[in-house]
Amino acid sequence: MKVTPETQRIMMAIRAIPHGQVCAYGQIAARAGLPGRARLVARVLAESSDLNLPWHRVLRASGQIAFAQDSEMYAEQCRRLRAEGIEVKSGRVRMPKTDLDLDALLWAPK
DNA sequence: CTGATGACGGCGC
DNA sequence: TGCGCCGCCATCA
Repeated sequence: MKVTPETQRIMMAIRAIPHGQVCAYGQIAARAGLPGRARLVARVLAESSDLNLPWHRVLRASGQIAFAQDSEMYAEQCRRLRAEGIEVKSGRVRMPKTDLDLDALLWAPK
């Protein structure tokens, strides 16, 4: 895929998602300094497919898994999430009302 | 240049 | 809470 400084920051943001935590496309974009580029995040994931990215920790803002429930990718993402102790209820996970937990971890106050 | 598309979001009802 | 509609952005035919 085409690696621009933007896609770099996006991948960095995704790699920063802690084990057992999830994050929305939009949040990733925002954290990468690209507000409104949620769709760009989606493309980066789609095109980097087999990189060492925790792609399964990225979902829609609604907490819904982004794939069709009958797709293989959906099943795979489900497995991986549950493997990290995340409960997946009818295609969606409980998204934190605020992402302060994540911010706290990322901001790593010293 | 124009219109369609998609691992998306937000607002209204 | 759930849906639908519309807005956004980057590509592509």
